[in-house]
Amino acid sequence: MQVTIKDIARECGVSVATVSMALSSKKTRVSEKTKAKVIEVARKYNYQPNNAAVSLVNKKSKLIGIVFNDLRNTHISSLFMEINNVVEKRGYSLVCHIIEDDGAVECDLLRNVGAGNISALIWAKSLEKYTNEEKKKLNDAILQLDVPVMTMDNYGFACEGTDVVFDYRQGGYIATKHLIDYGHRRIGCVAGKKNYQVTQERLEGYKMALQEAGISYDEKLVVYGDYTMNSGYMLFSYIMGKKVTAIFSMNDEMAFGIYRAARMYGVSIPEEVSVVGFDNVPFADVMQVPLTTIGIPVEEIGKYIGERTMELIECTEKKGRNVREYKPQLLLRGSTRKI
Amino acid sequence: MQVTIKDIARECGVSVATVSMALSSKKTRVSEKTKAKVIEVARKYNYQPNNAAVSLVNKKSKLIGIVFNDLRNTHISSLFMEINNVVEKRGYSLVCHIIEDDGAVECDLLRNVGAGNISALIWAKSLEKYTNEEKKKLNDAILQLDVPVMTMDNYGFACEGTDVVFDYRQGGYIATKHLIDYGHRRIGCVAGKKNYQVTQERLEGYKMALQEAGISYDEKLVVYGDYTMNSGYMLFSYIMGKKVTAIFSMNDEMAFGIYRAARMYGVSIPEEVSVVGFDNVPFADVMQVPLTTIGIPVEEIGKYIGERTMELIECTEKKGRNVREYKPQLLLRGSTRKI
DNA sequence: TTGAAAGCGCTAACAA
DNA sequence: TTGTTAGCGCTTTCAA
Repeated sequence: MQVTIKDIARECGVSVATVSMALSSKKTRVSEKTKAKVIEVARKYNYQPNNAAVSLVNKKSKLIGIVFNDLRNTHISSLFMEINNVVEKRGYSLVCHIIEDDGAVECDLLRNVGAGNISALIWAKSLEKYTNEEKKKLNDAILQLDVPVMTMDNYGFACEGTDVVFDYRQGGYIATKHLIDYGHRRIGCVAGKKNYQVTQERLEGYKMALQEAGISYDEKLVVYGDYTMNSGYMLFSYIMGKKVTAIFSMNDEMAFGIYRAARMYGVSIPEEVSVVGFDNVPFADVMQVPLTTIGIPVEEIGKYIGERTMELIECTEKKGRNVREYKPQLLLRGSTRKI
Repeated sequence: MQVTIKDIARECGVSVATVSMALSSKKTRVSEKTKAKVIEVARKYNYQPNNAAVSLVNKKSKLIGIVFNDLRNTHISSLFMEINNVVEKRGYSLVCHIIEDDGAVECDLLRNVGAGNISALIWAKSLEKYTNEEKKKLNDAILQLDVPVMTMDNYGFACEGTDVVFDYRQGGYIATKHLIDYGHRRIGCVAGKKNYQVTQERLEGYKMALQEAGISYDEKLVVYGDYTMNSGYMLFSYIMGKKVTAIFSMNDEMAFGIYRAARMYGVSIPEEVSVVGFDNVPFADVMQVPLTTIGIPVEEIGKYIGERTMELIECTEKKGRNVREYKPQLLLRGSTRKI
């Protein structure tokens, strides 16, 4: 059985209120002597306040909820580590909720999250194309949580927090433009899940670059995967069948799948086909032919999310909702060539 | 403000006890009619029990602590996902604690974890070579938690739970033996952090295989990194300077760093040097020259940990401490060749 | 400077 | 079948 404030009070011959105050970091009206005694005894018994009791009375816990799709993607796990690093230093812990892609489940999840007595929520899950009704339900569920919410996309939540967005459109544009600059005209696009907002944005960038170069958009050259390596692997033969000379892969993982398939089919990169990825995961630079890709400043983003979350929790004055945008960067490596 | 049991009681014209019972899944002594009414009202207001209150009275929460070093390693994040998948289905959430390598911090962390009101702890952090005093301190801290603890190594904790171990020694042996079978005699070893138990075990396996083949052990051929890609990259030139014809890398990440360095120095794998990794992360199979490596059944392990944790939480009869061991497997791919 | 007491939301023993 | 009540461990008025 854990030692409680009561045990300490008894041993020190004071009341529980005094112990509570002595142990509190707030301005104390307790005499130095009593305080020292209390602290000593507390240490002796290795006293730890019971979090459930503390949060029951304070209506705040040291827990921050975080929701995401898949941690196996290095890109997400790096983000996670960065965020954790910031909040853990301040005594907070992340409570994980992993969610498959399905709007219905999200609200269930949120009931669960809401019951968890968290002080803030980090919604790092990809935004999907919701119907208006789904949107409303989700927003209601979020509002009922009554805590600040950080999102990794523009969810349009009406609560306090920040939409941390990345300019995926610009990323898609830069990637495609780079291929065009290298003389490619038939550029395949291995897209991610169709219903993700981030997929649509990258696609818009792709189209923009094409249009700007006077290349007509051909939807046959766009094929949808699910952002996993395996889907890149599976889609390779289709896209090559379309006689493309270059591929814009919407993330690095799928590009790796493409690499693997290319090896299998004896197609060499970049001689026979150029490939551009997206994310710049650490492995991108390991391959024999390092992957040209679009960089995302994950460390910076993670750090910001962590700090902003803490600010939202600890500052009393309300800050409303704001947006913070990050920009893409082309990382030129070996997987693309001029034709 | 969240709806409480009291609000529902008022609206239904019954007492809070009745509401509590009606909403509980246990055998209920509440009339069907009252129960239906209560459930209806609860749903109407989207009632969620306050976890802090529930765990304060039950002395149990729906939280499971998990401790690890680095999530960026695909190997760890896969494990994490598997565990989460099992426990989330049962209504539990994982609370993350990431810890750098430092015994001193571990106990601090544990105070924090202990305050967190968790129902079980999963200690997925690498075991280090502790002094006896450190060991005792850690064990005491763990015991004070008074919850079942799963570990990913043989920590020798005295509490209820399971040591889930992997036969790293055998893995190191198989990897090295494979290289020896291929005719290699000068086999370099790119090891992980020296103070990790798992490093020492792999090293023992390496030595065993060498000895069995009558090759004398040369400590100059062993060099220590930190299990990151970058350390593999940095150590490559040293190990090649020792005129080895093959390298046993203690994990895939470092092997990838070796790949990268090899490319830089114009050394070809496996023509000029054979490489064996360890872990079998998904990327191992993407490279132009796919990595021969040692497989670990991560999915199986993760699933077991999740299920065993739930069993420990939910079963009332005490089960003591047991050990579960998993075995390595050689995955022969393209990065090794006969000489 | 300290203590008594109320109360956070919930559960469970005991009474009715 | 239902209500009353005590209490989980803590914080915070209010009174001494």
